[in-house]
Amino acid sequence: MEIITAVRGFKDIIPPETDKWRHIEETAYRVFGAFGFREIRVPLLEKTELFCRGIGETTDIVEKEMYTFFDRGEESLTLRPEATASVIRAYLEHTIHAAETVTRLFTIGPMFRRERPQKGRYRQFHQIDAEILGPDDPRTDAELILMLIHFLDKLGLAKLNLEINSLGCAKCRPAFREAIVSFLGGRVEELCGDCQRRLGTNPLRVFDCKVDKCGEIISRAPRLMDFICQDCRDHFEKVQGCLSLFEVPYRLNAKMVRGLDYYTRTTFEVTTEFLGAQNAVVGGGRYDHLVRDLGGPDIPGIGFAIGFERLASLIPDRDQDVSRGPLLFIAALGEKAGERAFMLCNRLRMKGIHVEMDYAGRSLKSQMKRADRLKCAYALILGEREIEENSALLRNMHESAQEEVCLDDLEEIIKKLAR
RNA sequence: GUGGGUGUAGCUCAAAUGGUCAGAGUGCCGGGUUGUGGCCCCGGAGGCUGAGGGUUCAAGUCCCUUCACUCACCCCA
Repeated sequence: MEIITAVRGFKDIIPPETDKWRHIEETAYRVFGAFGFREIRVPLLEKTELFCRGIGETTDIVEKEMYTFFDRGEESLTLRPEATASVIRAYLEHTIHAAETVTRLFTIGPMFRRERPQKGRYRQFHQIDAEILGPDDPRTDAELILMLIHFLDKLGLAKLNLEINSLGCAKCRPAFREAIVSFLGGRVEELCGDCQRRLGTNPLRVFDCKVDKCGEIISRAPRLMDFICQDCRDHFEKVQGCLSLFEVPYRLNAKMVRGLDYYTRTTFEVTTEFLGAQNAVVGGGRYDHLVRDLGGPDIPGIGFAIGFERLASLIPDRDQDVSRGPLLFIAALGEKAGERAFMLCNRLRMKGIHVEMDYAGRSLKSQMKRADRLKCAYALILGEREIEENSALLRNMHESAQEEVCLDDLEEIIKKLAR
């Protein structure tokens, strides 16, 4: 019979990879906590409408990447393709905004997008998501980015590129968009096929095109910075000023356009050269009217999403040789000793000490080999002779030295070693 | 969704133009004389060569289908 495999694009995270994942998560908890973030856990399944309104009807995500189905033919539900919409839904549903003026939330979990799998791109992937709801002060933007950079730093990832941009606001962006459309409209024929399509859907995306001709054309196009209103300009400058205070290296990227409709003003990305085409590790930005668009008060917000798998792939695998094994291996010889060893082994485990033993009744040599393979610091040899004398041999595996110990004192001795 | 590449033991890989080609290293298990790991030596288990069809006297080796992985496009985390 054939085994059943995981669904295409869905991955198991198995040891020792899970160790790395927990390390990342713990780092996030610690760092985010210090910046005032609290964890929120939201459902993986939401009404489809939430994402249509939140992310934007014309985005690729909504148009063709969502796992959507009808629940018993009644209601259209969707596995979340991103977390922000859900977080805001919960924020509104629990009227958190009424209880406080600044809300900092983060969540870690799986997202689902039905794309063609590729390195760094899976159908179920994970994100670390952080959102600040309430303030629109540029220092908020800066603190969020600072926290992000600090977090990456804590994970030993200093050599990533931070790029920032401002997309303007509802007041100034439409004019810019219009200018771009009319500029490109006059050169439709020169654009590549993709860009001709983008012109209708998301004209700003043309800035991102990798085709040489398009790049050449777009380099002469109107620039957002010339259209941006004074408020947005001030905001953006303050964000940059704050980043400079901390000497955070960043690059202005006027061509950076984000894929979700809701972004306003500050947007940012963290990229790396080590991931091939999927080079974005983090994406984020301000969304000043998303809360309103989802039916709530007009509360501004800003957030980011870290691609967990992409982040993890940048962190070298922790060397298994360096990670330490069990403290103790109990090698038992004979039935009586085996019974005694079983008791001892599990009692010590209940004290929180990692102890291993073998039930197969193998030779001492074989058990010692096992202790060595497992990288145990100590081995306890418990044979017929020792049982008779109420003793055991405690062997230090690193120093290859052993001593006889009294069985009655054993637990105490081991507990001391555990410290 | 589009285009290219790959798919042989747990892992990394070999098998000229189809004909003992089903292998090596590593890992795993055991042994090298009485109850002691690491190095060394010896032995063993483990693959219907991703799956399903087809061509052929004969197929990992050719053809088709399918699945998976992979790279790029699209897009994004």
